[in-house]
Amino acid sequence: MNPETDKEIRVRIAPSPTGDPHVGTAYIGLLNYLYANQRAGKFILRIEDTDRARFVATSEQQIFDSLRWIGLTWDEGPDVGGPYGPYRQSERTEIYREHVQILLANGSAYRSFETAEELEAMRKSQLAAKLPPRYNGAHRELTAEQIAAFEAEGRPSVIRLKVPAEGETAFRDELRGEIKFSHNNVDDQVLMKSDGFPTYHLANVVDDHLMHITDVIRAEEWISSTPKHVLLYRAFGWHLPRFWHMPLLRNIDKSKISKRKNPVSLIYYQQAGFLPQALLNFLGLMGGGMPAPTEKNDTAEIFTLPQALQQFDFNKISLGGPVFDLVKLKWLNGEYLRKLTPEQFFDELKRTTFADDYLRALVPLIQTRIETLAQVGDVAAFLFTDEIKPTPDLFIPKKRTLEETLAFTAELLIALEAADWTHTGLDLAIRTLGTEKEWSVKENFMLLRAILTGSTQSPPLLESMEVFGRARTIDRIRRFLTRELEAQKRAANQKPKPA
RNA sequence: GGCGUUAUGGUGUAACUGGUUAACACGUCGCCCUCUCAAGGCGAAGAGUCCGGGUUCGAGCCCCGGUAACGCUACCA
Repeated sequence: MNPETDKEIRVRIAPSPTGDPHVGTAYIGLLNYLYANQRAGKFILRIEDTDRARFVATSEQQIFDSLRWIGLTWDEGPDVGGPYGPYRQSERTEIYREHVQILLANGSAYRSFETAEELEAMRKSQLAAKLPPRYNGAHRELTAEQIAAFEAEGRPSVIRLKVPAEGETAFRDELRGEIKFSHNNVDDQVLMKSDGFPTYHLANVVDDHLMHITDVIRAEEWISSTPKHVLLYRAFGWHLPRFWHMPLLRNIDKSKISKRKNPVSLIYYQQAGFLPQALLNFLGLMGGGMPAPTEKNDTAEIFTLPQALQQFDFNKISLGGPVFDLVKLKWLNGEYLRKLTPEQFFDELKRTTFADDYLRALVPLIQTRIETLAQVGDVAAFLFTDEIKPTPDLFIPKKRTLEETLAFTAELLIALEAADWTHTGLDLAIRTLGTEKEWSVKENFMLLRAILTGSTQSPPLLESMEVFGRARTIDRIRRFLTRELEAQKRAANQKPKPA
């Protein structure tokens, strides 16, 4: 009997409530779910809300809802409880404070008193000298007197990991084998911020240990910080979990998937009419793991969660970063839609696109604008369509060029993403930007109206945006921008070079 | 720049411990069906496996050296 290999498998996902629930969270969630449930283990959801600057209050509930929507359920978490709670890091600050004391006491961490400005200056000068930007270790060996002096000054401090000056840290990645990092390349990571909250690195290691996590299954982007985590486990004298780093989902251009280039919000997929089982199925296709179809008309690519549970093989994961291809996802979604009975199809429509709440919200926008009920499509079609393609004569205001318009749209997109999604919030964002960039309210609204509705006439814009929803509105603008930018580039390339 | 990871058609994946003309799906194109458009059926094009060496009777799979892409390089996760 080996106590290490025979103990109960426990895995976790640890999303941060910093914005819309992310498709990458669902992907890693699916893998963790499969891993745990294939081994009669436990799948845990932990909320990593230690970044109070980026914290979004509504985000946590959206994470719960989206993950459940896609069909994943967890055995322990903030909303379902469990034996190793609390499962929200903001409620565990005392635990981190105690643990960081252990590190301080045994010499594997130290207090550091530089201000953010000083660190920024340090980084800049290192960069200028073409050196790798790293903490210079100035406060690694402060005496008790020096520390007292800084404290007397009232200087805030952080606590950093004291990475050994020499040697290297190696660890095993279950999919790649041994990976090593020379300590020259491992920075003295901040473990505890001056606001008293831990960073990911500390909180993650402490929680994983306290929650008896046996396998850390996370995205590839974490590989380079894994040596810091290993050092922490050692400093505490704890056993290492197994590490599995999964390939990163990519945009079409192969960069890490991002909202700039791809819809990543699970709320978007929900509202844009994707079936959760199709999205889940599609994510299961990313990075291998499932038996591949090999004969003509082989339907091995289409599977349910229970089938994935049966067939998914972690040894078959392929490590190249898979492109998240919306075209294939749509095909798959279509397959699922076609398989529904007409009655089920009707139910899906009623639940999403034609949901009562959605229709009710749209009533005030159209009631005064139509004379027969049959005209609803005339004024509200843009709310029931996937793509709007306004022509340049429609979206470019008089006295503006295409270039100006697209540049402004890019700014507008950023402003709207940051805006409070209410009538007044949107109004404020749009008008503020307009003043800043000297775009009249009229130009501003005309552009947005063209992008969103494909017409010069529509129900009131801001209210329409509220009804249509943040995720889909943002996506529509983003797609418009990408499309037009590409068209512009193509046009430029076709122009004969001046002799 | 430094460090790390990865590399099979446009995209997602296959190819048992090295073994025949590198397979399937999406996409693209064509044909059939059909009032149209889809769906469905049939078919085609598209990679010689990042590049260069090596080992071997034989390499997508093994070895060496490059290259490129991506990730990390925060008091973000």
